[in-house]
This record gives sequence, structure tokens and C-alpha cells, in this order.
Amino acid sequence: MPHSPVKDGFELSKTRRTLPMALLRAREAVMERFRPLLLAHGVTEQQWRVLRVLKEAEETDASDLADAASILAPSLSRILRTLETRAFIATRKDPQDGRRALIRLTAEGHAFIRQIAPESAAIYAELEARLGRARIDALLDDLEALMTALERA
Amino acid sequence: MPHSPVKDGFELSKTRRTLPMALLRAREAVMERFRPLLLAHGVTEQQWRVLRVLKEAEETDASDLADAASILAPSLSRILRTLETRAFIATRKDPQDGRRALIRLTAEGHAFIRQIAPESAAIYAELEARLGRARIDALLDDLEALMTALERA
DNA sequence: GCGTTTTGCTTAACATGTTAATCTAATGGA
DNA sequence: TCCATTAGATTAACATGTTAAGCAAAACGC
Repeated sequence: MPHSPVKDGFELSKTRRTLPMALLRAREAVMERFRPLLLAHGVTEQQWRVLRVLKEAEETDASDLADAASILAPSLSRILRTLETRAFIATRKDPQDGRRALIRLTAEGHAFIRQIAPESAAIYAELEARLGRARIDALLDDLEALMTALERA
Repeated sequence: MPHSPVKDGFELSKTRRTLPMALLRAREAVMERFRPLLLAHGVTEQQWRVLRVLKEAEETDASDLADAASILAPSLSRILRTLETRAFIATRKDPQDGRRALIRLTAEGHAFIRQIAPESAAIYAELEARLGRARIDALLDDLEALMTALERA
């Protein structure tokens, strides 16, 4: 029994023992291991997320991309501009809907991902080795369940 | 069996099914509920974290504060300037170590927290009601364990 | 069909995240 | 003591987070 929850329902919890803080710290502990790799290749964490999502989809519009990468639309606008400058992505207007922007990886974008993927996968494999695949899977399931439970107004 | 992990150890996982993404999305799902409150009171999430940490400590130096609030030193410098302008905190030099800055809440800072705390606690209580106290505690323990397992070079 | 509303995206403005550089105070070593 | 090193904090520069506006295209209502 590692904890003694002393709370009457009207006070703030200990900051450290709250979902937002715990999730933030845990994520930070994980990301810490990937940052050197990303920095060495000159991409931000968010740019890398966008590239990975694009790799998993042939072509997407900005909204789906933003949702899949968990990036807000304004940030995505800037990121896409950057990635287009580096020629990693190509953009076109949706012929069916003039408002939508369709985005896809270029050959350079694919090549860039191929260049980083092995190291990234190796880091993740090291995480799995240290934490255990089963524990990670269970945690991912729990997080998924949490989000499902929170879905609705 | 909700998932079929198809991975040979040399490819990237599906972006959505990774620890960084899952932790980010879960945190976002939780924070979403607190944002309206913080916005209404004119504080950012990070400023609120700093205030809460300060409330739990009589007086701390900037380093401990940054660590406890999971905020990097450069961000904390700017945040403290803002909070000092609003007269929520007071700063002084450590007499024993001229490099350290000691920070504490002012009466206004305490009053501000008292003003928001009930609503914040209510939102958290609603989270607990929806997710179950047991599940949240288990998740917090798992996240703590994850960080412990990742501690070391 | 036409004006209104909604949707997809971009800009703007300000706060924070992130890395590197800087500056001052304390520490260590000769 | 003196100098080099280290530690705590700030500043700088650029990218992203966040909210609010703005803009054009599409959908809606009559």
C-alpha cells in the first residue's frame, strides 16, 4: 500500500500525484531518450510525428493529420511550411473541396524517414527491453481506456 | 485480445500505439477539462502548476521549483517574472548562496489559489467519478513505476 | 439562386518548450 | 591566494502551444 490518500474532496491533491503531472513526467522520461536522435537529424519532435503519420497514410488532409499527430491546426500550418521548405512533403488542393489541403510525403521525405527509423526503433526496443513489452502494452491499453472513458461533452 | 502487434523490432510502431503519443493524448484528454477554468482566471497551465507547487512548500529555490513543476529553467524564469508582476510571488536571494533565488507565495498568491482551488478540485473529483479512484491510483502507480524503471543514464 | 452559416485552414499575438550562450557566485585545486 | 572549473540562473533565438481573428470555399435554409 504505497500511498495514503488524504483528501476530503474539496482540496487540491498533491501536485505530483495528479494525472496531468504524472502523465507529463512519464512522457518526459520517455522522450528524453529520443531527443538526442531527433536533434542530431535536425527535426523537432512534432515534425517527426507529422512525418511518421504521413508515412502511415498515402495522402491526408490537414485536419486528419493534425488529429493523428495530436497537433493543433495553427502549429501544423507552420510545421507543414517548414517540411515543405525541406522538400519532405508536397501539398495540393483537394479537387473535390477547395478548402482542404492534401499532404503527402515526397521521395526525400521517405528517404529521410528511412534514415532515422532504425535508430528510433532501436531506442524504442531498448525501452521495451527495460520496461517489458507486456507492461507497455498494458499501459497503452489503460491509456486508451482512459481516453475512451473521457470521450463525450 | 485488442491488438495484433506486428513488429519485427526493426520497424517503427504505429504512431498511435507508442508511449509518447499515448501519454500525450491521454494528458490532453484530461487537461481539456481544466483549460476553461484556467483561462477564465487568466493563468496558464504552467503558471498554475508553479503556484500549486509553491503552496505545498514554504519557500523553495528555482531549481527545486522547476523540477517539482516539470518546467525547464528558461521557462520558469519567464513565468516567475509574470507571477511577480501579478504580485502572486516574492523573490529573494539566498543569503547562504548568492546564486540561488528563493521564491514564496505572497498573501495575494495564496488568495488566488484559494479562489480557484474549489473549482479545480471539483473537476478532478468529476474525473475520479468517471474513471474510478482505483483506476486512477493504479495508473499513477504504473506511471511512477515506469519513471523509476527509466531512471539511470 | 442568394444570403447566411458552417467548415478548413491560415495569421496574429502571446506564453512556453528547447537548446545554446552568457553571467555571476561558489568550489576546487595548485 | 589565485585561477580554473562548476553550479544556479537568466537571456537569446527559434519552434510549438494556445486562443482569437480572419478568409475563402462549401453547405445550408429559404
